[in-house]
Amino acid sequence: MNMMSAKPPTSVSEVDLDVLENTLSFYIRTVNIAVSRDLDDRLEGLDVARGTGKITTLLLVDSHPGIRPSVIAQLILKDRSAMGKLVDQMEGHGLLTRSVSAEDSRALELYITPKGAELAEKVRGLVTRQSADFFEFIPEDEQKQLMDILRRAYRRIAGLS
Amino acid sequence: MNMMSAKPPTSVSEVDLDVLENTLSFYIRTVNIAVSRDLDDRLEGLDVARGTGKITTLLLVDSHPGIRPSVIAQLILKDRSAMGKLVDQMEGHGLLTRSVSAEDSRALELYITPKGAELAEKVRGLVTRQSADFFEFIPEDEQKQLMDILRRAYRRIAGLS
DNA sequence: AAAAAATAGTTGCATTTGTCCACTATCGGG
DNA sequence: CCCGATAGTGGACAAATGCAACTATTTTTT
Repeated sequence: MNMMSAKPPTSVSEVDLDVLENTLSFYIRTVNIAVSRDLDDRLEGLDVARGTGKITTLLLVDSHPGIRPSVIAQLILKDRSAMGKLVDQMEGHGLLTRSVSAEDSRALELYITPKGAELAEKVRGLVTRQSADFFEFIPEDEQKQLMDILRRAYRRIAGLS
Repeated sequence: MNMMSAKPPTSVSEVDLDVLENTLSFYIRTVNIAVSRDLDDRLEGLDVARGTGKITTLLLVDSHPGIRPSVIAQLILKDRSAMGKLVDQMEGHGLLTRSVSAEDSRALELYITPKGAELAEKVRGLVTRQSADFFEFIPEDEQKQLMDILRRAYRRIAGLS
């Protein structure tokens, strides 16, 4: 296959992507890079930039006081180890506090701090706007389709629904 | 909002995702984690696991002999520096060779080795199968929609089309 | 009631990865 | 011939990820 590729391409527009052209996971992976980068730019200096999980953790602790690290870990697809480091970091930034659960002394309960709550509110706006802006060139209805499908995928992966 | 959260959730199914529930970029980011992990598992020990770009690079060098690092870099959304390291690594594994271009002595031309070609062929199958398997629970037509939309997004991002 | 298994979290480590920045070499246009 | 843009390299460095071992506690078995 692909017998003739006469001259080596010197510009992206001359290139075809081989089998990746029809590989869903390729597009997920590349679009993810772009979307994450753009998001990081907007979170510049906000204590919650870089890596996956900080945002979700912040919002969940804010809206579910007392939630456990292990529950969040499942939702952001991290192991307890990674989650622990995330919590350390965020506690260090004064965004949340941890205390041992009364019912189960193995478990922790996470609570938001005033500073964390403030950031959470700011981040809600930022994140929503970012996603809207980034995918703005896609028609509304297609965005909806896309999200419906990906939501199902996510729920399946995270063991929800 | 979210006035009552009575008891802290102790199980994922009791949690709602706050604004992330309706945030496209959240789903892209999480589904990406799962897809990439699954892919890595299948590439176990294959010289081409981990990180983005190795697969694309391998396939492109194989199907576009003489292609330049900078062209690939654009397609995988990396800077020249990161691309260089990728090429180093793959050359080190004996998957490709680099030589200075005759027309432009600033530029390199990348060529596949027999070992690289063999791996490329194996990877084509693997990657295609992986994507199909992973998204198998999504109906065919929805997969198509999803891919159409993401392809457009990608092409826009990478500066194609 | 004792033992075994499962669960929550911590810690340290090794590996990667991506990024930033400065530097060289070359090409192309005025 | 000079200047700005382009291709690639090399090094330093901050983060992120994943793994495995270890403690403490709860739950299940026998």
